[in-house]
Amino acid sequence: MALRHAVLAALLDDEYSGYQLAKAFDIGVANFWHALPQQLYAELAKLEKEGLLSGRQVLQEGRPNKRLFRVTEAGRAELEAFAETVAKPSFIRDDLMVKVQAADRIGTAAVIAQLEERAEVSRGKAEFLTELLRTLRGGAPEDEYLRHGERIGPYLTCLRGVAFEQETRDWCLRIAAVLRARQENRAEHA
Amino acid sequence: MALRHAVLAALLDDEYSGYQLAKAFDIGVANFWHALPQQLYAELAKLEKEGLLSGRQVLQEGRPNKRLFRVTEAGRAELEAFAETVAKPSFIRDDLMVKVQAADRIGTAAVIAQLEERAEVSRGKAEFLTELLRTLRGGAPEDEYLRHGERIGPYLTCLRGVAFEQETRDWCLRIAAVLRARQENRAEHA
DNA sequence: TCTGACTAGTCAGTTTCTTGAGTATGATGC
DNA sequence: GCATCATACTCAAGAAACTGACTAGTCAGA
Repeated sequence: MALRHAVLAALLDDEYSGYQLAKAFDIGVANFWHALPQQLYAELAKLEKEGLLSGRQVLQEGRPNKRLFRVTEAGRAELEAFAETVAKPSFIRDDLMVKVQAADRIGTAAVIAQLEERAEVSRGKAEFLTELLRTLRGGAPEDEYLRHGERIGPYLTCLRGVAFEQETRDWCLRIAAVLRARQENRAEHA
Repeated sequence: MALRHAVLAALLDDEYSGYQLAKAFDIGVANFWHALPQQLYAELAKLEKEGLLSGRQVLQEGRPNKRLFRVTEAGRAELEAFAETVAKPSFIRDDLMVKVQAADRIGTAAVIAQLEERAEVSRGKAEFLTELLRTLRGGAPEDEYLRHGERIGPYLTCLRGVAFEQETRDWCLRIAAVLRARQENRAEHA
């Protein structure tokens, strides 16, 4: 019972089809939730059945028809109630960190390569999100937007996303450098 | 097939019982993986059956007996192979971020309170992990330890943990302040 | 002496997530 | 003219994770 709230929160801004929602989950929502399209379609159906979302068919030409969903008043109330409950602590699951934990008990060459790849990916994401922030605040200076903007929720989560990606990048590069230096050091003494 | 590698990586340093492993998963390992004790017991049994871990019974007085597990050579090889595979991107799931995403469409008072609680929790974790880092490097200066320490894997993941918690704290406090200011602003104009 | 916390687990049931494939159409690129 | 990508979804099977309860002994404190 948790994806449901992420979906509701994502749909607060606009009507979306399942397909569009899946895109959103790859962009802004990815900063705090991860889900595959199949899950989203299933969740949308369930939420509609429970009356928290309402869907409407949109006929299209030149491409398949779609169903757009919007949050109902009951859905908004559900979110409201959710906001009052105690939040579970966030959790990370990261393969790469598992590999780093094992580093110096296993070969590090592959891990170094992956750290550097990940750093590059994070740099890209941070850049993209920074641009997204610019778009969201539409020219206004940030503090002005945060004080008076009408809809700042997505902006705030996006801020966190940027910080997270930048920090990921810094860490990856630093750890890669440390492991590389140790590798060279061992080579010299061998 | 993912928790298995986190368990193997955690057991590289020492023998642990299921119970002790569960503790470790609440401390250092929590920086990159989350699992409940029941999962860990089940995973340990499976890994032993597959020969990646070997367990031995330890009889105790004054408390229940326990089984200690250590990584076998096959287990180390499994980790080695895992390190060569491409890592999935990490993902976060955070209730609190869902609530922030919804902020300004729902009441913010409860969200502000939770942000401030979370900031406090993160401060505590960061402090604890910083202390853990000090212990791990045992008096040596950090760069010295990173160059020549025998076992730096856990230290490196812990570094990430500290950075993550500190950033979580900063973000929570900043967002709480932003939401609070908007609340007061609305009150004035009402 | 009773309560609760700590050690050390086990079991069953359910939900959630992932994997992988399949459907159908139109547009775009080589 | 053929392949691939984008839109828009669906279905089923299996793996993984979560919830909640339960056993059982020890120790500390009220």
